[in-house]
Parts: sequence; structure tokens; C-alpha cells
Amino acid sequence: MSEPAATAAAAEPADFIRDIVSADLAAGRHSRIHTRFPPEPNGYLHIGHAKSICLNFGIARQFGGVCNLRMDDTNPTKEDIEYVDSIQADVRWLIGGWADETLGLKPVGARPPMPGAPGTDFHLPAVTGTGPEITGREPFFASDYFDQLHDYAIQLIQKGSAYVCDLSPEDTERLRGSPDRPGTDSPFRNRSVAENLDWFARMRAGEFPDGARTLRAKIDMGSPNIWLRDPLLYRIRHAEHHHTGSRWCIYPLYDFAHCLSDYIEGITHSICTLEFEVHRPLYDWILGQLNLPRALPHQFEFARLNLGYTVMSKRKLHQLVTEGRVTGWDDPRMPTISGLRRRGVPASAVRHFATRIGVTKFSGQTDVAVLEHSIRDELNRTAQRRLAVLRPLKIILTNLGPDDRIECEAVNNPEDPSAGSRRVVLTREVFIEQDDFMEGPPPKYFRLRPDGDVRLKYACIIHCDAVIRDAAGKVTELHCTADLESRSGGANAARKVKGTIHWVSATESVPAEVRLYDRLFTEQEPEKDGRDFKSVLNPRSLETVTARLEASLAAPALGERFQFERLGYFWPDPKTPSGSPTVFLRTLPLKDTWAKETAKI
RNA sequence: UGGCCGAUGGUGUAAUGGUAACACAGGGGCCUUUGGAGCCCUUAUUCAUGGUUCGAAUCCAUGUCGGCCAGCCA
Repeated sequence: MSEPAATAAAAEPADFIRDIVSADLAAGRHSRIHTRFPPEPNGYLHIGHAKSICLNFGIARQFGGVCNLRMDDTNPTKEDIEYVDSIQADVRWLIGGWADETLGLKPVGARPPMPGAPGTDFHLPAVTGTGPEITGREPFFASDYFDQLHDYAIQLIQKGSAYVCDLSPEDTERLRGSPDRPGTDSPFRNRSVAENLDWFARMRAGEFPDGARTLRAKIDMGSPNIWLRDPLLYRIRHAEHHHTGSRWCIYPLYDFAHCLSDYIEGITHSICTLEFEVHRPLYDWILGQLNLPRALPHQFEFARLNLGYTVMSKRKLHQLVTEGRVTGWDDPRMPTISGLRRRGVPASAVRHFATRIGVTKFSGQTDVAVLEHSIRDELNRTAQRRLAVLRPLKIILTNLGPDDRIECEAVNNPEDPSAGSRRVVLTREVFIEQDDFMEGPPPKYFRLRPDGDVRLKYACIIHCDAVIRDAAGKVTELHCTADLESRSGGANAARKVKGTIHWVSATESVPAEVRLYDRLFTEQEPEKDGRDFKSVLNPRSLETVTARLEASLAAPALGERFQFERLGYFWPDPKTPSGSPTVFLRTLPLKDTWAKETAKI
């Protein structure tokens, strides 16, 4: 009976935030749990956001609560509808099949009640569920609360806790002081309530240009916490907003909008990253100033994800895109959610990764091997095996006739017997990987060599009789003899050879473009010691080859993932234009013990 | 030279005053028609110094090192 709960608990180990949530529930501080994921729509989501998504939706899922998806869109000059759309797609993909039921949305166009009588409480509850009616829903938008936020600002002015300041941006900065030196009161700090109300109304009416005036909280210019030195609440921006159009020319700042957005949506636990820790006193101050009737949300901070061999900031990722270092936000080399998705990384692998790395307040750097292990772990269990040769070397099996077709049974997935098997055809001419033949090989090289033996997987053992070269001395083909009795079920089936390699028939295989992706950066810490991250971009992060694939791969279904045996995990590029030949992308190579062995020398 | 927050094997985390453990990475072995997967073994850890305590990774003090904060960004 308690089985599902126990399973969930096992899948999502406790962390300090879940401990707090449990304790809050146990102490009756909340009767239900409501989190939120609040990205600003100014870029694509990356794997660091994935950690936050898994945390927020994971908590909602584990405690039977809801997690609102909210656009934190209070800065019209940086945001765009393109990002609103991509964020929704990425979140839905990541939580799909796992936490869909906890996704808090709202009916399209729904907004909190219009400001009315004094004491009006603004509340916009979430709608959840996965039924067909979901088409009538959309994410929450902080910009939907501009009326309410404006109303709260007036309440603050009325109780003498906020004032309109005429200082220029430069003077505001100067009077703020520095971390080790207190600030100075603004000369406009002690205006009367009536005066402030009037100036604020005129700000809203559009009487002043950008930057001319601000609304500031009246807290303490001497505070050691800079965010308590009369922080700005509203600024003037005569700019079109992607969601509210031209209705406003004043926009709230993050600190003012965020805590109140949380309150309006009934959020209980507002989970964010460490850099907001110093803002928490302001978060609590604003909520505490207003006479809010419902339970207040509380902010908790955890360490953002840092991952080796990549950068993790929207600004830097943006730069890679706009400078053409990658093909777009969804380039398979990008650490974006859309990049991972296009590369073929399953959402479950990303989630698994997120739970493995844990949640703490320590900012360290996670080894990319942990991510790669999560991906391989998932794909090893689920991907169908296929034979493909990336860099073909032709072999003539001289004891086979030109019309001989030897059908061999190939297992689809040794990890999953129910995946069944298929037939691959051995013919007189086959391709093997160039790397799988070597003249004068080093010790412990198990593959084909002159006068050596190797097994063609699922087929038979072959012996290399002759090496054919072109005028330049380059090996162009091999002449081999096939021991057909070494096939499965044959008299020599039990014959042992050191190596088994993959292959395809030269006449019954198809050519295809395959893109081999590698890490985007050559350094584990691209920005170590202040280095420019673009100076350590990996010049070989993408290599394109024309491979030969076994015939069954001629028309693959989009979305199907494969392991090309001994090579790695691949899938058809979901962006292949319809009608054009399938391009395969490498999600991740297999672990390569031989490469590690040779690297030691 | 201000404030806030941190510090446990190489990396990330657990142990919530009572035997320091897990995963990844590394090393060795077994097995193998994937040098994959799997299985077994193994190396390696509490920042420092004091204090409290029968007992400290855990509590306290001081120090050291690291992260964050001076956008009309979020």
C-alpha cells in the first residue's frame, strides 16, 4: 500500500531542501506543497536548469504537490516569445512520463482579480492534469501580475516604506556605497506620501524618460547587505513587452516581482540558486511589509550545477550561437536541454543524472563522466544493436562466390531478450572498420593483422591472406578466407579467436552521413584562471563521415535509438528534412578500454 | 580592509553526538561472438588549531581556503 511512496523515496534521495519540506509538512506549517520553476525567457534552458526542474518538480511529485511553470518576464528589453515557447517545450520533454501531473499551468489568459477594494487578496491558483483540456492552458507569467504589483507598490508608498527617487543611475550607484562602506541617504528619501503617490502616478503615466526616476524601498542605506540599501522596485522603460504589449512604461525589478509572484501563486517553497542568498532578507522584507492574509512563501537556496568541459551561462551560450561557433541553441554539442534532446539523450537519463548529483550548498564542479554514465546506463538497456562501419575498409572473402548470401542471426539487444533478433547478410565483399586492421600492431592488439584471424560478429572467423595496396602504398583492400564452419551452429563454432569486430556487407548495406560529436571544449574548466572560454573550443567537436550501415537501417523511424556495435549510441537527426536522406547523430561513444590502454603508452 | 554562505577520497554526495559510507573516476581480476555490458576485488576521505563531551565529520571558538554580493539584469 505504501509501495509507491517508498519507491519514489528510493528514486529521489533526501536532501536538505526535501528535509525542510518534510519538516514543514510535519509541523503543519503547510498543508500542501507548491513549488515553481521561474526562468526568464531570455535564452534557452540548459542542463543547469534541468537540475532545478528535477528538484522543483521532483519535490512536487514526491509530496503530492504542484510545481508552477512561470515566465519571470519583468525585463521587456531582453525577453522574447521564442524563448517562452522553447522553455515550455523543454520542460514538457524533461518531465514527460515522470511528473506531468504536477505541472502547474493556468487557463489561457487567466490573471488574478483586478485590484479592487483595500485589502484585496490576489491569488491565481494552478490547474494541473494531463487531459485534452491541457490545450487551453499556458504557463504563468510574472507580467500577468503587473496590476497587482503596482497595487502592492502603492500600499508600500502609503505606509511610508517606498519612495520615488530622482537620482540618476550614476548617482544612485555612487550613493549606494560599497561592500565595505555604507551608503548615503538619497535626498529624495523623505518625500511625503502624497508626493510619492503623485510622482509614482506620473511615472506610470509616461511623463518621464527612461532612467529619470525610480521607486525605491525605504530600508537602510547603512546595511552591510547591499540589497537592503533602499533597493529599486520599479524603473521606467518605454519598451514593448512580449506579453503585455505597450500597456506599461514602468516595470518592476526582480526582487519586488519575484516574492510577490510567489505569494500570488500560493507558492510554499521558493527554491533558487545560491547567488540569491543575499537577496533573501529583501524577499522576506517586502512580503512582511504588506498585510498579506495567506501563508507566506519562503526562499531556499542550493548550488547551481557546474559541469566539466562546458560553460553554463545563458550569456555565454548565447555568444556561441550568435557568433556561429555552433549551429544553434539546439546544436547537439550544446549543454542546452534542446541540444541534449537533439543529440538523442533520453530525458530519463538527464533526470537520473540530476538525482545522482544531489542538492547541497557547496559549489563544486561535477565530472562530465557522471552525465555520460547516466546516458550510457539508460541507452545500454534500451537501444537496439546494429552493425555500422564508420570508416570502411573493403575485404574480399575469396572463398565466397559473387552471388553467395549467407544469412546470419543477430541479436537486437543482449540486455533485453524480448527485443528479438534480425538477419544480416554476409557476402563476398564486406566492409570492416579501418581501425580494425593493423600492420605491425602493438602487443595486445586483438583485431585483424596480416596472416591473422578475427571473428566477424554474428558471422564467422576470417583469415587475412593478402594486403592490397595502391600506388602510394596505402592499403585499399584485404583478401581473406572465411571459415564458414565457425558460424553459430557450425563444426568450428566454438573456435576461439582474440578479437570480434563489426562489419557490413559491401553490396547489401547503405551509405549514410554520420555526425560524430565530441566535447565542445578541450579543457575541463574552460574559464580557469580567467581564460577566455572561446580560446579552448574543441576544433574537432564535430566530425562528419560517410558510413556504411546494415540494410535494416535504410529507413529508420525517427526517435529510435541504436547502438552501433563497438562504436556508440546513434539516432537519426530529428531535424532531417523530410524527403532527404537520414543523417545519423552520435549521442555518445561506447567506453573505449583500448583507447585508454594505448593512451598509457 | 564589510556582509552572507560553504569546506568529507581524484570528482559529486551520505552519515542529523555513537564502527566514515555510496556513486562516478582510477587500478586489478573473472566472463564475453561488442576491448561494450555484467560480476568480483581494490586504491583513496572528515581544511587547521583549540574547546565542550565517556564519545565530534557533526556542537562552540579562532584561523585558513573557496563561492556570492556594489545592474535602473534575473
